[in-house]
Formats: sequence, structure tokens, C-alpha cells
Amino acid sequence: MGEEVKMSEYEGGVDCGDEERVLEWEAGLPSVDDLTPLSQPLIPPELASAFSISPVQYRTLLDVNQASEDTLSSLRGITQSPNIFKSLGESHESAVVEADENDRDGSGSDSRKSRKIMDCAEEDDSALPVDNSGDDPAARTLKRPRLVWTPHLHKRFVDVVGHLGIKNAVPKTIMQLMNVEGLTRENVASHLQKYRLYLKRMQGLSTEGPSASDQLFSSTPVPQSLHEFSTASGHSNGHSHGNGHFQVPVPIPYPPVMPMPVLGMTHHGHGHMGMPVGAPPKGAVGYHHGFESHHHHHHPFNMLQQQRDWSGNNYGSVVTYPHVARSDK
DNA sequence: GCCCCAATAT
DNA sequence: GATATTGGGG
Repeated sequence: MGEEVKMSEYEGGVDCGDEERVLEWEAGLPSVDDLTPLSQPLIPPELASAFSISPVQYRTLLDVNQASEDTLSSLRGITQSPNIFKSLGESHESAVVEADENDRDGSGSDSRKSRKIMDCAEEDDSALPVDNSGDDPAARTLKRPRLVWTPHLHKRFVDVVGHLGIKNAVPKTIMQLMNVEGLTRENVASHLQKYRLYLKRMQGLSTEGPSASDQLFSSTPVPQSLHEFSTASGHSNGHSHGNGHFQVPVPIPYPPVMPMPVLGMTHHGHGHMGMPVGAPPKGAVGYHHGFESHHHHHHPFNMLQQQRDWSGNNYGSVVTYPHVARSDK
């Protein structure tokens, strides 16, 4: 499995104006519950035990989280055209209503009102008609539309980063493990940079929740393995497994994700989702550098702030559609 | 070449 | 505002 993937050429430079093309690379992930836990038996037991992969507590929180993700995980038949970049003139609507309030009890809150959109997700993401079996230099050269870090994508990102450990989580590796078609190293690097800032900011405030501006980031729990400067790829999931012999990055059995291009509409007419987020005083947070070099002071941060579980909410769900209502049927 | 980070551009 | 790109340093 080292199949390199290519995408068809993306229409280049016709109207290379200042027009901003935003694509959303939505993961056509089947069932989120499936993808989430890395505790899947797909990982060799040896490795699993070696790294002591923890299947726990991912769920409860994510559960809520995914209820919303679930919501917008839809997409269908854009496979018609191999040209994923420009094949998005189609009508794919995903208007979603938010899932009102969730109970603050993150434990067994199953009150998910996962509502599906009409379009069901096709699960043929593994059978993508990526017919470019050759090489397509254009795909690598031409300018691509901006990547939209959808909650799903971000989730994958965090998953990978979390399981790599701070030390091994470098753009290239992350990119490879994420296994998302068309994702570039730059994409990841940029996101990673921002993510690191987020993590650092979080460390500054041990008791406060994430700021309201951290929608994307705060929506995904930070893997515990990320909190330390573990020298190896080990996971400190509550087990003092100091000896990390293997530095082999655990391959994550993610199915390939097909990017779903979506013309970004420059309108988001909504300020807040009606969240009374008591925005913590942000601003005078002292950053320092080397958060993985020295600085021997770290607590197990538990940023599972459920007092305001915007954890799973409705951003992104506001994928309104310009006009096309339903040319389909 | 890859990585990191701050700054700047789009 | 979210990403992309760039530039300087390792």
C-alpha cells in the first residue's frame, strides 16, 4: 500500500483573478464511530500494547461531537467526474439545523438527534474512480483552492497527531497518515502551526475553556498523548510506559478520504450560534517558546469543558446553498 | 530538503 | 477570518 494518489488536473488559470475558490474536502467517511477509535483491531496487538493505545474517553465526548458531524457528512455522486476540483458546480445541499442544546452531562448523553440530510453519504469512498493511474504533474503544480478544514478533517488530523505524539507529528508524516487525497504538506503545516498555538494557549489557561474563537479546535478533544514532550512515539495514556522502543509511526487504518470540493460562499450570516460562551480574557497570555524543549511543568490538562458543550454543535452545518435547491429529482 | 515560527498576503 | 505563502533560522 503505497499507492500514490493523484487527482485530475484542476482547471488552471482561466480566470485567475482574485476570486477565491474554496473547496471543502469533506470526508465521505462511512460511520464516524468506525473511524474514530484507533483502538480498532487493525492495529497489530504488539504495537497496540507497546504504545498502549487507549480506546477510552474518546467516545463520550466525541459522541456529542459527531452527532453534529454526522449531520453534515453527506455527499453523493460527485464521483461522476474525476475532476474533483472543478466538479463542484453541483447541487449538494446540506442545510442543517442545529441540534439545540445538549445536556451538560457528558457521561451518558445519548440524546443525539442526528438528523440526516436527504443525501446519504455514499460509502464508495474506497472505490473512488480516481482513474489517473499515471502521474499528473498538473495536480501538483497548479494552484488548488483553499482547503477547508472541516470538523471531519480536523478530527482526522488530531487523531493522527495525537497518535504520533508531539515528537513525530511533523507535517509530512501527518499528511501521509491522514491519507487524504490531495492534502499537501503545506496544508498540514499551516494547520499544524495554528493547532500548536492553540494547544499552547490552552496550557496557559488550565481551568478556563477555550476561547470562543477556537471553534474548530475546541470541538475536538485533544489527545492526552499530545500534552507532553514524549521523546518517543509513546503514549502516556495513564500508563507509565516510559520505554518507547519503537519509533515506528503507527499506521492508522483510515480509509482514503475523498475531498469534496465545494464552492465557498462568502456569506455566513451568523455571528454566534447563540452560545453564551464566557469568553476568557484572551490577550495577555504569555507565550513562550520551546514547549517541547524545556519547561518542566505540566499538568494533565483536561480541557473537557462540558459546562458549555459546544463540543458538538453546529458550525459548518450552516452550509447554506446559494440557489440550487435540488436539481436532483 | 524538511521543520519551525512569525509575519504577511490572499 | 481562515488559509496560504514567504522568509529567516536550524
